[in-house]
Amino acid sequence: MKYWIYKNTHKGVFVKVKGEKMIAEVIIGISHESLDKIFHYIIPETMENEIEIGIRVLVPFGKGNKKVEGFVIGLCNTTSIDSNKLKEIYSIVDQVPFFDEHLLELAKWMKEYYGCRMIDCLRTIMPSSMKIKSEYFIRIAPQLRETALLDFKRRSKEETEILSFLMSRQKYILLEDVYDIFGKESSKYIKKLSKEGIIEIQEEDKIKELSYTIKYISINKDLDLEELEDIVELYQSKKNYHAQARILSMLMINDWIPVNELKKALQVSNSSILSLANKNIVQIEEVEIHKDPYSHMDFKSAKPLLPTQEQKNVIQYIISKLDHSKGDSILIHGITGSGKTEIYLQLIEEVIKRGGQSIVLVPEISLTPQTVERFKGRFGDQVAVTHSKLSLRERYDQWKKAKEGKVSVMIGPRSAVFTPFTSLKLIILDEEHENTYKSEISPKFHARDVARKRCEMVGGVCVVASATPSLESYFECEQGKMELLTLSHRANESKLPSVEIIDMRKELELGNRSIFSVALKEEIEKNLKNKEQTILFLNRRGFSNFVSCRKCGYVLKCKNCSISYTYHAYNRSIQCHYCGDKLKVPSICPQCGSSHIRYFGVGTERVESEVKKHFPDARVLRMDLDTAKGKYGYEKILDQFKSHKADILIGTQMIAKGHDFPNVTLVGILAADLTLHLQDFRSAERTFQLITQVSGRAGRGELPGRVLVQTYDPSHYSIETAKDHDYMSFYQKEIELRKQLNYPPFTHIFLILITGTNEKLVISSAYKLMEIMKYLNKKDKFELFGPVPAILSKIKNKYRWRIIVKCDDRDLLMKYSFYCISKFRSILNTQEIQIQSDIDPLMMY
DNA sequence: AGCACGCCGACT
DNA sequence: GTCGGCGTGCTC
Repeated sequence: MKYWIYKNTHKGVFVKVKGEKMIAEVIIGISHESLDKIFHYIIPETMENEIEIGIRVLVPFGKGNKKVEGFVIGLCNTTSIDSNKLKEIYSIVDQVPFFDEHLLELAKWMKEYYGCRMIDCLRTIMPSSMKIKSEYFIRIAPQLRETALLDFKRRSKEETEILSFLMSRQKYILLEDVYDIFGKESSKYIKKLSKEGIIEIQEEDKIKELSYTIKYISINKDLDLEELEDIVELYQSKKNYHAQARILSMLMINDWIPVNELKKALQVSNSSILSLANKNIVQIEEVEIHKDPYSHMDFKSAKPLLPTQEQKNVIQYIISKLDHSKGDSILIHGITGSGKTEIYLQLIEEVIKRGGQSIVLVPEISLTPQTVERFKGRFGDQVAVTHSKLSLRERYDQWKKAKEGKVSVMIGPRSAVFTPFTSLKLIILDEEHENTYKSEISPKFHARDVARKRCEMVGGVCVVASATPSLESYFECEQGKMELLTLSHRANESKLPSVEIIDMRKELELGNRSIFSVALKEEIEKNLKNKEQTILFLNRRGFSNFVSCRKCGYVLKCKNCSISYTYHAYNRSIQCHYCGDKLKVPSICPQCGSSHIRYFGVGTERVESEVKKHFPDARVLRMDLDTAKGKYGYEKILDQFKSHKADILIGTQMIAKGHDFPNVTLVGILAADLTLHLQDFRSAERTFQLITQVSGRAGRGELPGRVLVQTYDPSHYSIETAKDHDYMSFYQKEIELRKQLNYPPFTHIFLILITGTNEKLVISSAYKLMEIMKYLNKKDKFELFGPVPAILSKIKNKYRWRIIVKCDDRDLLMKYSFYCISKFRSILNTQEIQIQSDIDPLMMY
């Protein structure tokens, strides 16, 4: 791994010496290994007063002095670069800097800590809006319009095609659109034609508008399903209509999709969408977005609650840390319902009193109006909220408010850890065990690490909290690197629910083949009689309702992704949940030709129909990706349930989070052990967390709660300890296992993923890389595993193999692994193989 | 990433 | 002898 040397020039006061030229240290806005360094540019005198750290500039780059985006990360007046090589900055893009020195420091730290490129770190700490992009327009040179096609004999077929296409249009045409029609390969012909002067290219800097509207797309309602399927089939068979076919299949599953999400998900461009719109197959609607997403809501102002003694102690202790923190980290281990939110509120109040600012990080999924309401109710306009459902403009507005010091509290998902506060004193990470705190794209940072680092840099306090802390965090407390505060009582003194474990093997022995055990059925009935509410939780991860042949056992799998298709009962279709591919269930087995094709497994739909069968009078709500789509889809469902418009709520992971339903007294977990079968050393931890969190939904009001856990593995320690709400026993058992098997937190893992479309090449590359790694591991400092196919061994036609490296010295592990990868690259340098890496991964891929 | 330079084989 | 293939190396 390359270590950067940063000059200190941008720190302290920079004095400009008269007559000397000022130089800016610029990071080029292209994410590429070989560009991952500082480039020096002369600052034209006219810009001297405006250029500072965090300013975005346009600079000439490369042989053709192509205009590219860059970011100023420092200023200096000497350079070792040849003065004849130095170029001048073209222009400044925006008036405001996108980051200050503190956030820049954080970005530099992330670069080293996660071993990624500086530009990716900068992009992460900046508001995610506004990407600059040059657009190119082309046309046939007007004076040649008459003659351009004449000497077609010496033109290639492709050139003639492009030219005749351009001839058919008068105006400039967006180059991207040409690529869409003729493919990206056409660029070489276009370049050649432009060199000859036949085609004119015009460049236009396009700074992405901060739009106030979102475009939604949907299928034209006038078309019936059959017509639509014919169209899709036709397009699939045609060469140039693949993108349009994919768009349509996606739209057949979802009603309205924001156009930009569709583009991202399917990697299609505007022109395919436009073409569909022109043919009247789809319609596009623009929806105005409110500037402050919460401005139209009324929040009742709320007064602080009287804390319990336990809460008071925690609050007092953390307050005592506020004034002279050196980046102290505190873990609050509080059982579900122990009133952690009230603690956050009172801490924030204290920070505001001191003129400081706070960041509250929550998992995206629990960023519901209810959560926001509590904060808004207490602090009113002092609170800003960001989340992924806001438009770019809205998010930018929230970012700006924070930057200008107009708010004191920011609530948001992991990206909110980069809120540009200048007197940050407190960062709170709620539900710290959640996986969503780790980013899946480079830099693959964990918000907990970054929050702690940021607090360390500015002398703030970092509070992380959970009812089921991650093993890593609890271990750190034992090591004395974090302080532990425990809340062992529920705030309203309601009792923890009683948890009963049901051995589904016995049910089967007794001849009960239904998905409900006898006990669960009885309890649901009881609840219906008493007019109390029930939640049925289906653990769906690592689990599919697949379709297979009863005769030969063949399982229908997506040909692109090697993932079993998921069965959808409502239209008897099967769908790949990775790429969206959708088929009708075949009537005969593709392998043996028998007609015994059946679907297996349990989905929420199946649970719903079973519930309706057994309890025909019950009002049932189902929450999963299908029913909860739309902007506030799942909030709507939760609201309905909360106001008791239904008796039973069926759902997946989505309902496990901190929702408060006072009238829920029964929680049924239908298949608790499914997470245990994931090939991941964290599966026991996940199972424990899940059961505990879901159980916590029961008995939050005055009525006591009951939880029934159905499992085929009732004696597993994660299930037994979850039954007793006994985190400590679980922790002891689990940490002992981790130690024995040398897993985190006793070691660090570096995961390498080798992917490509050529299976043989992927496999041989993986083995080659392993060979290099073994060779360079002379002192046996590193444990090497693999190569093996990744858990998802094929996604979107790309084969995936993985290698795992373990070592307790994180720094050394990274240096070694990156060195091996670069050695491998120097031997086999091909674009056909992509190598991704992840240090301290949460998922084993 | 994107572009130029440069070294080899298939053609006028 | 030239055109054009894409391997290699560089970008302040």
